[in-house]
Amino acid sequence: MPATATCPKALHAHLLRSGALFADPSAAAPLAAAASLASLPYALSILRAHPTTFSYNSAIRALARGPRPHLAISLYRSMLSHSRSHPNNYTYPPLLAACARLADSDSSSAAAAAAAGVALHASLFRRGLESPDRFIRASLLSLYAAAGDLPAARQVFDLSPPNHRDLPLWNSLLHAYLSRAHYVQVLRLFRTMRTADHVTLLALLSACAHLGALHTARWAHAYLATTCSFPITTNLATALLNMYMRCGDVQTACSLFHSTPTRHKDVHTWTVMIAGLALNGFSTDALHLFTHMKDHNIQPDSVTLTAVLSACTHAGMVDEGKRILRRMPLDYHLQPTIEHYGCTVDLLGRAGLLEEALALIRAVPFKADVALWGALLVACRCHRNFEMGQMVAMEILRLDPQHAGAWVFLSNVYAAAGKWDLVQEVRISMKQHRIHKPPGSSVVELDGVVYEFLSGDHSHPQSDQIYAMLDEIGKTLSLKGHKPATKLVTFDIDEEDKEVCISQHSEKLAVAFGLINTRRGAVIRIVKNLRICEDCHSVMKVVSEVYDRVIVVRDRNRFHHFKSGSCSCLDYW
DNA sequence: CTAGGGTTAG
Repeated sequence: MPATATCPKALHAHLLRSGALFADPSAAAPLAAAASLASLPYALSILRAHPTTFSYNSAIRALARGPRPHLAISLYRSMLSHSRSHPNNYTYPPLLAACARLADSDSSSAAAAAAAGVALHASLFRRGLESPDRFIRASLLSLYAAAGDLPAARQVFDLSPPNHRDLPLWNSLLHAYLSRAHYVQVLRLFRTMRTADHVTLLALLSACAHLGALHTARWAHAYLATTCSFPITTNLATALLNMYMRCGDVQTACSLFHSTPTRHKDVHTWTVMIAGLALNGFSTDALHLFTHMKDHNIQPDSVTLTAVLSACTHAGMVDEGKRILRRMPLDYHLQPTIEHYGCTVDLLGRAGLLEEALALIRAVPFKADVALWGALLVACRCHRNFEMGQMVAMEILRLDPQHAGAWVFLSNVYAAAGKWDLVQEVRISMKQHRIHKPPGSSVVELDGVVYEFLSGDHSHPQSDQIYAMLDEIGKTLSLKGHKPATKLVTFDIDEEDKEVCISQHSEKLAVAFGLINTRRGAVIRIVKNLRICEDCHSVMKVVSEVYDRVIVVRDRNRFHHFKSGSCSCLDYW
């Protein structure tokens, strides 16, 4: 066959001239697939002439993988209504995958796609295709995961007979938990598995990266190195680097990166290194690596540029960041997306250039979204500009009435101004909208076991000791002249609840727990779900000096490496 | 008879 798969007309002409289209009914299948990507009416005309299940399936599969997956579902509908050929077990996996792709996107049709997926489940069930086909089961599981229905996804797994649970089905379940941020579940499930391949390991490494659990990460790496017989792909190497970076082990990530041959590094590999260095506060190294990457003729992509901009943000390199944003189209043939503008708003905002950040938002060639305004809101809070902040909060609530951060900000501004009636109104609105803050949590790992603390938590068996330790720390701190940072306006969604005393923030509980249970000199590593607050930040600095400990805190945005009384972020975060 | 599921980063 000539190499015309991408050009349906040429393929069509060839098949007609050679007579193959009439001699061999299956010859229409690749033609229908190619035609469906060029024009759906064209594909339909071919399918009308050659209405086999095989041809429909080929076209559906091509559409499901293409840029407009919903067309696969349209074609399925016309297969049902206009054709005498019936769907079979090969028809459904691409259709379910198309629904999953749509349901996972944040487009307005996500809910409709999920519903279409459930309808497909019903229709394949009616045809008796559910239980005998392992491909359909894996696709179904992934569909329910993408639609956010984890119990249904789990049920697909549980209802499969154990001897039918093949590796892709296990992997689907792992990735289902991963996509819903159930990282501990991923680890638990992995430990019950008998075999693993590189897809399994990708899920495992990603879960470790999210948890920031370094002991577990090292265990996963050792498992990969000793137990796995499959080759380490570029993707796996990238996931491994990302994992070490997100666990704060920059050393290991860097030495692995340097020992990886250049031909095994792609744009993703370089990007995770740049992002990881920025995350850990090594912004200049991140920018050097970016230069290095270009020297190796690797074209940066859109994500690389967000990593580069975030490096500029963490280092406060305002002019460099602005220059990079401006030159993106010229230097890299990349049009800035709303995310790049978001990074730059963050960059300007953190540097205190609020007016310039606002001007940038007004100038973006997109409709400003919640994330963009949200970056400015954080900056307004940071630099105590309540007037602009109030305007920004209103903009956010217009776009998303559920945005807890904006409500809380307003409430604080009104409280600071003594407008208690307005505070009351905000509280009532929040209740009506059923908005609640996510609880602050911190995670520490001890001998490979992950311990989680919530603010004001008393549930840990060592709770008495922990609070006694906090007292001791408090006394030491006041001897050192430290005063708790109790500002009037500090209650914020990004930090922990000020209604719980700041001395009981989860990271303080975690550090006390770490001091009690680890030997002198051991590094204490904490991962928290929100941003670290000012008081905790200064407490960590003093603790690192007084108790002579290295403390590594990963917060929502970045790492803080505390050592001998100072932090790697140089108090800029 | 042909074909198909699970896949890294911010």
